[in-house]
Amino acid sequence: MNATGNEKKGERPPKRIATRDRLLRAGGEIFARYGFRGATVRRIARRAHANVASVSYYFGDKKGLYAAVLQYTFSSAKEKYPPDLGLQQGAGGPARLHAFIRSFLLRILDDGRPTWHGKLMVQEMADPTPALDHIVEVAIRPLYQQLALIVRELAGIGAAEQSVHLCCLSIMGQCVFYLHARPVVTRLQKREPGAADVEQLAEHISRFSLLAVAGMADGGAADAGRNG
Amino acid sequence: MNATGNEKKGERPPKRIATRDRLLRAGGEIFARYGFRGATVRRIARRAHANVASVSYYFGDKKGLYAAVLQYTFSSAKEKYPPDLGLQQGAGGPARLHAFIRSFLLRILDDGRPTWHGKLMVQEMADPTPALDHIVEVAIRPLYQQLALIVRELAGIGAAEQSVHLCCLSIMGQCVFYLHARPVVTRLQKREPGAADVEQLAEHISRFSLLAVAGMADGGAADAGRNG
DNA sequence: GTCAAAGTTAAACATTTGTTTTAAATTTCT
DNA sequence: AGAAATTTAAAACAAATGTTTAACTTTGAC
Repeated sequence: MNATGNEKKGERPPKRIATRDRLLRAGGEIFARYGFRGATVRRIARRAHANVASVSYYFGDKKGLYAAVLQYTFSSAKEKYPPDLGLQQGAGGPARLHAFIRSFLLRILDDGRPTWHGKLMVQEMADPTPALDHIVEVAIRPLYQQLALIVRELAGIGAAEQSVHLCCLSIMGQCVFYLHARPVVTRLQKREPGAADVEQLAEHISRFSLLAVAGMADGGAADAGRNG
Repeated sequence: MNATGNEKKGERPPKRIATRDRLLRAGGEIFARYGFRGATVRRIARRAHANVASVSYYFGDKKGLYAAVLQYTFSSAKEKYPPDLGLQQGAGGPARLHAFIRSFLLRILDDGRPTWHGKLMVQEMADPTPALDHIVEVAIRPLYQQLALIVRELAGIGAAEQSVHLCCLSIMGQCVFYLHARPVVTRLQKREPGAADVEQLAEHISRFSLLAVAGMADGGAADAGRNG
């Protein structure tokens, strides 16, 4: 009998669900690094010091494990990265934009703490699984709307929705690029962009984006802002 | 005997290299869509109306076919997308930035003409093969340096190299995002971003980036440009 | 201590995929 | 036309991978 189905209640408080837990953690690590297709159940099992069959035993199949990993990282991320991104609510638009970008970058670039959640999101962007629809709704769209709120404030009341939308994508695009195209960035600047660069990167992207959004608010034409 | 080695010269003008050609074209299509790992030789052979073994016969193995496809698309792209991006050399910075971005987007987003080259580049960014080093040097870095030239002009003479570098990555990141994260973008805006949107997109990204770069030239601080 | 359920393990199975083999078909050249 | 080289096709092979099976061990209650 399978352990995935809970018979009646928690009538049997399992003392050693250690294996299931190790599989979840190993799955998070491997899926985040190689994506759903690139990850193999054997590798995950090995990393978890478990047998291959345990994946099937606890989660039905690879897809089941993946779904469980997603859910697991969702709840972890929600408590680790609170919605307010750890900054006072009363802060101004520029500060909130910077905090958003910095938090976003930390989630996907930081090597230290488990950043599986952010990396899994980016993996789904690049090579979607059937889980993408759900992921967009519960994880990506909320993030996007939070960003849209900030941008809308920065762009002023008269900003067109379409313009706000495109600005949000521009900002997310800049952030995601450093994870997505890391091999290329490394070669272009002949230096591995480490976690130490995140602060500088966040600084640049917020400044870059702030100038752009603010400029649009001023009704920036194609040649606006030039006074050389 | 294999057909990959050219015996002495072009002494035997082959009348029917049709199969080899079809394999190259099918390979470009499939590799561009699924990446090196995701593409299967069987699928490529089927698309080319050829036998599976023909891949091995003409190119040695899958890696050989991939290398040939890269070289093939390089030369195609070079004549199809001239280095000056089809705009008069005397044009100003803003116009050249717009032309660069528009051309870049067309290369990776246009569905019509074969855009394998651009898509292959992005695939290599996301999931590199041993060919990446070569690709960066012959295809990506020249593009990057061309962009850097434009940005340097827009940012003015006093711009720090590091700042120019980060701006270039910001611009490339915005462009690549639409191919890389297309599934997410589609869901966020609930509409498939088609080739028709490229013009609008190019317009947005150039304006966004121009404002940002120009703002930096003015010594834009974190809260520069706001006068609401 | 016994026993059934839960958990674990090694092995087998089925499928996919890259590659090779072998022979047949086709083309090329004399 | 006929021999030699080239090209194509079907099948076999080997390795990787998701999944299942069946035996074995541990756990916890009686």
